[in-house]
Amino acid sequence: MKAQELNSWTQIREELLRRINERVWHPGDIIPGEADLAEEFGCARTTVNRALRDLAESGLVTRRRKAGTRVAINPPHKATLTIPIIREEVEGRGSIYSQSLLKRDKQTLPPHLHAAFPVSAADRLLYTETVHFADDRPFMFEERYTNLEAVPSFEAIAFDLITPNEWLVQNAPYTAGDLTFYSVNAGQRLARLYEALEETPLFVMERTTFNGDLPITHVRMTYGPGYRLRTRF
Amino acid sequence: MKAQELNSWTQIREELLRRINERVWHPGDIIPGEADLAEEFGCARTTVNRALRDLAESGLVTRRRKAGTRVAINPPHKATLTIPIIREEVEGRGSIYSQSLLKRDKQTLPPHLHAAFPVSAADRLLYTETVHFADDRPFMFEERYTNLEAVPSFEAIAFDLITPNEWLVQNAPYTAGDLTFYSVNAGQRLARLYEALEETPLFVMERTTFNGDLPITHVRMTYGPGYRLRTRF
DNA sequence: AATGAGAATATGCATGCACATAATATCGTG
DNA sequence: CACGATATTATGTGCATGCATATTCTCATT
Repeated sequence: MKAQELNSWTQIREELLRRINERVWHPGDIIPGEADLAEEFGCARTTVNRALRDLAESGLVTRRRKAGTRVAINPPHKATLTIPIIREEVEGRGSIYSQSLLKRDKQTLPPHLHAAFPVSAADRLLYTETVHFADDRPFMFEERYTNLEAVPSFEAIAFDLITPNEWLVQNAPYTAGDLTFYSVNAGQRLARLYEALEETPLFVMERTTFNGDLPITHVRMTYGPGYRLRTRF
Repeated sequence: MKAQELNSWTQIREELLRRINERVWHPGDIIPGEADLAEEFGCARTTVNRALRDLAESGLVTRRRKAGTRVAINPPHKATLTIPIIREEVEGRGSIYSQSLLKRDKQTLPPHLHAAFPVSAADRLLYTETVHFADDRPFMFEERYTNLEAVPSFEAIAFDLITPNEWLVQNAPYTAGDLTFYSVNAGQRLARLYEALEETPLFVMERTTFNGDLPITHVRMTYGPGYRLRTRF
């Protein structure tokens, strides 16, 4: 039955996937070792390893040295979320992008952000407030705290041609970050901006980025009514 | 300066990352070929390849055969979002999980879902409504349409011991899916469930899964007030 | 029976080599 | 000079091998 040899690692991955999906191997089962599979498929162990590593990355199998490889019991739903640059998101919808800087202040960090954005009170922070438009209609409202200790040259930038976000993406490398999504009511101010009721539910994305232990920027993005974040997996 | 040899692929990745972050190589630049780097680091080309592949996966460099490897210009913010099983999410917070099946009906698909969940009207659909509790407090409200043509045995399951979701995850393999996040007001019914005002903003996650072209299930999960979805990158 | 040292084993990683594949560069021919 | 065949080149992949490392298993010692 397994007469033909499978020698490309993608082919092997597909075959393994088939066996998992068709319950040849049941969830929780331990599957044959790399060496055995390599012999069965007529390929090198390295090749089987590549396939198994790929399956492990997507969470379909769990691997532990010596313990072997098992079919995951509750394969987690993993989705890779690509956070677009706001300009590209708007233009991707076929709209004209524009933006307007509402405020630009040196401020201290409000207390409720201390946990998410650990800068000492003494640090110099630049607060910027930007509205992003799609076809001249407000699309997203951005409130950002940027750590000038980490990015001194940020202070001198005029954000008429480039947005704070784009400047940071291109000039302030980060090594780690944190993304949070939640839901709020518009409230007085955003209701006026979006020409909606104060009770209108809005979608919020908060992002904090770090370079090593150094906090770079914290941004809250509150999207207009009806916004949906979507991804495929 | 580069006296010490780097021989593990993670070390090499870190060194390459450093050069990218510290602008030794600028965005858009072409970087030395695998063979050159291998010689410089005193390791095998395979090892450099592994490091570069990893960087390419995370989007920091783009690679094309013959053309070489370039530092990405706008490194995309990519985050992998792990959607947990609701039971594990609740138990991970140190709470006791429980659930209650409110409704179980054969229904036709409401019109507004036709785009997201392409089953013909004739298909048999099972609608289930479940409340998930954390320490006996409502945590999430789930409305699900399941395609019985795709998963016939789903009809016979009693969901007292296992949730519809867990059963499906374990018994109905999927090959693709779609995730959407947005924001709604609680409305009359959910306000009563969560003992909150009708205007309370709630976080919604919708998921559709497919096996090939065959739609499996569509679920809308409306979380309780204050819920935040969080991920690191 | 409890415990701890060491053997066994499955995966993880590095290497050197060969060949495949895609894209580009070059050069000869008309 | 235009154009297409061909060489060149950088990445992609497969293989055989050896060693590293994490776990588990076994068995002897107490």
